[in-house]
Amino acid sequence: MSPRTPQQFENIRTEKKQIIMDAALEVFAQKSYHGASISQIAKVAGVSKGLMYNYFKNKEALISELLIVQFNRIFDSHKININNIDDHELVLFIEKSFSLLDENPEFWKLLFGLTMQTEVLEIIMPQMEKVLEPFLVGFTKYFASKGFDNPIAETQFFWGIMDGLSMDYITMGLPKEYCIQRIKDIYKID
Amino acid sequence: MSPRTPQQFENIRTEKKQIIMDAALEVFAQKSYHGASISQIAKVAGVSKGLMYNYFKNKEALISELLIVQFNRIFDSHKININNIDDHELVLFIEKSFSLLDENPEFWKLLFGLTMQTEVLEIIMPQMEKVLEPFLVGFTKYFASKGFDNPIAETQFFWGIMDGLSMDYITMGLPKEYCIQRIKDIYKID
Amino acid sequence: MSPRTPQQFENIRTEKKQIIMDAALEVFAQKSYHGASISQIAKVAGVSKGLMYNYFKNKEALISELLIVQFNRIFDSHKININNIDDHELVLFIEKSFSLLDENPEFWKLLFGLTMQTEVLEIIMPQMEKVLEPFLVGFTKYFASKGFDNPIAETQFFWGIMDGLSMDYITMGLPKEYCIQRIKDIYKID
Amino acid sequence: MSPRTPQQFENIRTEKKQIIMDAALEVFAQKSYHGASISQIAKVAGVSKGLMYNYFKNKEALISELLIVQFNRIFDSHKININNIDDHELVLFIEKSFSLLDENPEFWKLLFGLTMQTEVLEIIMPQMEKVLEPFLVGFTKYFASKGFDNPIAETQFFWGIMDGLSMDYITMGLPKEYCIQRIKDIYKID
DNA sequence: GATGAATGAGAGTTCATTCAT
DNA sequence: CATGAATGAACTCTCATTCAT
Repeated sequence: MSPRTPQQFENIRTEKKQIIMDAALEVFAQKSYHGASISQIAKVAGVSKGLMYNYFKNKEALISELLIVQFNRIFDSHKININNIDDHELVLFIEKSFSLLDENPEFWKLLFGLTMQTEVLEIIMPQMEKVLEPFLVGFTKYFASKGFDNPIAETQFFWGIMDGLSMDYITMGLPKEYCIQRIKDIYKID
Repeated sequence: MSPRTPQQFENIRTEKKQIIMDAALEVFAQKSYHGASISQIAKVAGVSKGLMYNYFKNKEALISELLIVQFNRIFDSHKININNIDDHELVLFIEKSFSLLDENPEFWKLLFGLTMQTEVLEIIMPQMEKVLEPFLVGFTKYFASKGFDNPIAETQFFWGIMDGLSMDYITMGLPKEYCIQRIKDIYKID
Repeated sequence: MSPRTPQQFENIRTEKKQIIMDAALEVFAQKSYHGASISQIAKVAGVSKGLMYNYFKNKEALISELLIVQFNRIFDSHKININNIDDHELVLFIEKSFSLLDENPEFWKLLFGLTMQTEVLEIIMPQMEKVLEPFLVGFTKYFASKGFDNPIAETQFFWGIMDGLSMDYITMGLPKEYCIQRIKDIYKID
Repeated sequence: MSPRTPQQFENIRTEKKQIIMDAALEVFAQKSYHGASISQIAKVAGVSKGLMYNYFKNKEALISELLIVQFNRIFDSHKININNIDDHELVLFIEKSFSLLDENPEFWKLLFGLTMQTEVLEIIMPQMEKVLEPFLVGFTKYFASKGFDNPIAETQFFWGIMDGLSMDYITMGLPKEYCIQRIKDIYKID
């Protein structure tokens, strides 16, 4: 009978928002941005279409917030010392990357799917770049220390390899251990 | 003014169809499958909406036929001797792969974009697999001959690398020559 | 902390209701009936959406009650002796009319805006007519006493003039003194 | 069997557009801008909702085009010599004004209803002002020639009177002849 | 072969209203 | 008395598809 406290409302919002974002990730990953509808997401989340707009201003804000939250969560979980990468840290990074694919394949499917859609991607580009930048700088330093003549190009090359392996791992299931070993070979680690 | 022969009609059909497919590729690549509309494609092709359905049963048939035609054209253009790949042929394959990206970036953007959308992709999956199969077999033979313990896994690894470099090359412009050299290094070619 | 008496509750109700109605008037005047939303009004009033329905059965009841209250308030403030209008009282009426426009332009904007929307207007028509009737009767008597052959028609004519001047005064700012003087001219007063 | 000519398409468009605009005028007049829905208008016009957007970019464009067309049509039909108004022409203007109300009450209902809604009105304000300007200038000259000390104010006063009488004429049916005569009295014509 | 008017389903979005607390 | 989460209907608008010509 007594009215809910602000704290109670806050809790409801937090939980419900999470439920909606989980549903959105699932549906967006399956159908990509334009192919997914708010109705479908609402149905998966078990809420009414109208409620979606109580939590997110519009479809764009939904995917945007979703991507940013996931993106931060994932790159925060890389515990490597970005400013001082050595062989050991590189291996950790690679292993962690693969295990992140296992943990959250939906997100990666979505992200790789969006990579080709400039229009949608540019919504979160600034945020993404901010998060990625330190990694790229760290890797460049690492490759320089390994004696690469063109450490920037090598970073791009390494990143490209990781992208491709990640993508194919999700869609077709590459042999994870084999791939990790091969990368170690390439960089003469162990 | 003179009545057209059946052959002439056939030619007109073939040419118009090509015009429409070119327009479709352009628009699909830009906006992805669900984001592109038949109207837009018709406008780019310079034909009426109605005519689109004279040549293609529906939107799905349009993208399907488009992808298959392009896919065949592209893999046909790999002139390597698939059944007997050697170091030299591998290098040719890699170089040709990059030059195909330059020739037809639209198509690759579209294809990579669709890779994550099961729903759309499975339309052309069977056809794609039929075309890819011989390549995978050929590479497996090659890697076996190079002494790899697990040539199937190595083929997947190689394919993954190529996918990633291709994707990043299109979207962000990797240094092509550097990447090619690095692959040669990896396989100790030259 | 001490329990509130029924009288205190009643006072709270009355005050809150007034706050809501003030907010409603503001928003309705700006956006018209259909263009205004309960949420907006609640926000302006500084109360929750839910509370709105504690005080008013629904949106229609809100505007209806609002209009009636304002309407009564305004016509009550005409202190003229309705049953015995003379030249002096007419001038007072006209001057008071203009000053009411200045005091509460929001209300008049709303009222004139609704005048053309039968659907909304008929909600308060009966009440309005009850309030207006005595004025019309009074003016008719006055115009009859002034020697007009068709005092009813003259009342309508006078009323129409006042409507038009009021409307244009609110929307475009006519020169008030000039208009008042011109009406005095027309009726040969002073 | 032969395809329609561009002329035939043109004719279809012109006729259908007129049907839709007639329906729109009817519904907008009854319910005002925000209260009227595209669905309702489509139903009255006897077309599908979708077709509405083949003819008008959106709701705003519909009312805008509608108002401008009607506005021009109406003010074009005033055949008075705007640059040289005399007593006779003034009477013609007044009589014509009333007969226009009879001919097209829907439009006037809509226009007066919108007068209070800045937001909607400003869509067509520039166009309206362009049409009205010459009339206001003409009347000002006329009142100056009649010896009014403040002919601009008199024009505003006259316009206000006409607005009010028009509005009340539409909504409540003033006695037309009586009103016309009274205006003649005011300006000492005949 | 070719056109574009026309449809209808469904997209994104808003909002009056209800209700558990 | 008071809150805001939740709903569902209705809104504006889009688009694949059909069809008369």
